[in-house]
Amino acid sequence: MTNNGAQAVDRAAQLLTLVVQADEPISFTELYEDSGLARSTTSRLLAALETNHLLERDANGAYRSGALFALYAARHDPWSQVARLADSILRDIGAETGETVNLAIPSGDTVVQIAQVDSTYMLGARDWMQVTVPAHCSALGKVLYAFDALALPSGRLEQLTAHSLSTSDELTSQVATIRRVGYAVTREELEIGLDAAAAPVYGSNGDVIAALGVSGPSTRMRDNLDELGPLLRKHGDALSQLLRRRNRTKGVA
Amino acid sequence: MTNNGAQAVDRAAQLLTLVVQADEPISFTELYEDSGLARSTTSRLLAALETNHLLERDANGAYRSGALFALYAARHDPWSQVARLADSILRDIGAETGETVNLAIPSGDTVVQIAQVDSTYMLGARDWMQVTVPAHCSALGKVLYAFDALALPSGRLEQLTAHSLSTSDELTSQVATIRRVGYAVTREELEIGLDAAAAPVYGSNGDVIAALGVSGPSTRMRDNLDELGPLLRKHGDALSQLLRRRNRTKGVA
DNA sequence: AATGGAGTTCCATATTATGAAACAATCGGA
DNA sequence: TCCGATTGTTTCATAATATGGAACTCCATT
Repeated sequence: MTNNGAQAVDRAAQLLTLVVQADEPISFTELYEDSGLARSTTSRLLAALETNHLLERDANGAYRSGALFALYAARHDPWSQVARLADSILRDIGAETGETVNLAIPSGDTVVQIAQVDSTYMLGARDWMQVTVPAHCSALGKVLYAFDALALPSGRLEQLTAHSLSTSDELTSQVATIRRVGYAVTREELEIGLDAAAAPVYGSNGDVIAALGVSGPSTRMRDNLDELGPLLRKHGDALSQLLRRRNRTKGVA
Repeated sequence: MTNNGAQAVDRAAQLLTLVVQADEPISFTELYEDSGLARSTTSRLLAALETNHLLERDANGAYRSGALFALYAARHDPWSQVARLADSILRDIGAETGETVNLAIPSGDTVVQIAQVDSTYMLGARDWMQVTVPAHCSALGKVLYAFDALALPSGRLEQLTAHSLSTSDELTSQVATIRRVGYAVTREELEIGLDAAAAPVYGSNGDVIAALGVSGPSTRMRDNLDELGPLLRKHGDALSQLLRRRNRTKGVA
């Protein structure tokens, strides 16, 4: 075993990580069993984490994240933290596709971008960070409708181009396919010459909380949408995995 | 020096706490100097915290809170974390006064309770957690107006009792006093027989983000408002202190 | 009353964390 | 361009600590 002079810190951090990732109270015994450490070592390290406000115990003695985590969370918008966690994944997608990558969340009945990686091409999608668009015209929006993160609209829909969906029946029809294949696409529905694909991102309790998408000129995108969809689904799953609670009863797939 | 078998963990946690409390990038040298540890020890412990996703380094090598904090914050509402951090302070005020204690934040143009400790008396203020009241009728609301957390209303104001403020001029007049003394009071302005006091809570960047208040029957409260105000200001300062960024340039008063 | 489980404390000792010194890289001033 | 100072990293002898098995405490169940 190599010694980098921080074994105790590594072990304590391992226990801490189990608690933060579980995101619900976790017993001493569960931590002892999952960590593989001796009982006395586990007890001592947990006591140190508690003393330093990284963990605390509930009324039943189970452990949960401590005040230092609460302090950090009190000062930071959850969505910007999701964007931060997603950053390397967005960059990977950008590197793989060269196109503009976005992460978006539902807000009321619209879609809001919370992170973007710009295209490496000179002809690329604009900065959508401050732009609100009709959800049914975007791949990101279609995903959020399909996975119940946005309520489906009714009646006639605003058409931004001749290719836009025009009725809620058209949208409802696509929703079933999107749920089945696990991604959505738009072909010049938001703007002539602009195509996009998007896939869902699940939060810690299994609901879809965001959509991960790529957009770019139809001339480059059109023939690749059938590959982009699965790629985005894969990366959406990876981000979902980061956000998912991890403990024994639910497992890490 | 007593040995509880966790000195390395305590030291690592001390460094981690400096970074999380600073809430902006902090250099190796600053951490080394503030911690009192040897350079090599500081370097090794920071590397271990980085490896375990508790810290990360920015492009300039400065340290900031790591992905585990981002994960926690991504999953938790900031306001509920503020309430959690405030919990022991609310309980202290409840113990000292016996009255109902509330923590409230601005939401749009109203006041929303985010935490409450109930009165120990049988005659106590109701559970306000789900109730929206006109801000100008509550001590909490007056504090949020006075410290720019809520925009001052104009024109005539809704009067819930004969004692309620009826014009924005009346409110504006009180605002100057509230700013000067550091707390607000209401005397049967929300409901006949109900008095209250409140003081501001500052967030990490110096703005008022919440108000901390006590309410109860006028028969018990009326003669004590001049003591409750300063008490709430003191506890509001303590909570502000918990939330404030702490680093060298700003100091910890 | 006995037993088993959850969790804590003790302490001999094996192992690790420590910090001074050396080193490397960078920056600013002359 | 050179030099000194500063920032940060790595090495390694050794002092100090973290370890884990055993014993213990407390509690719930039979």
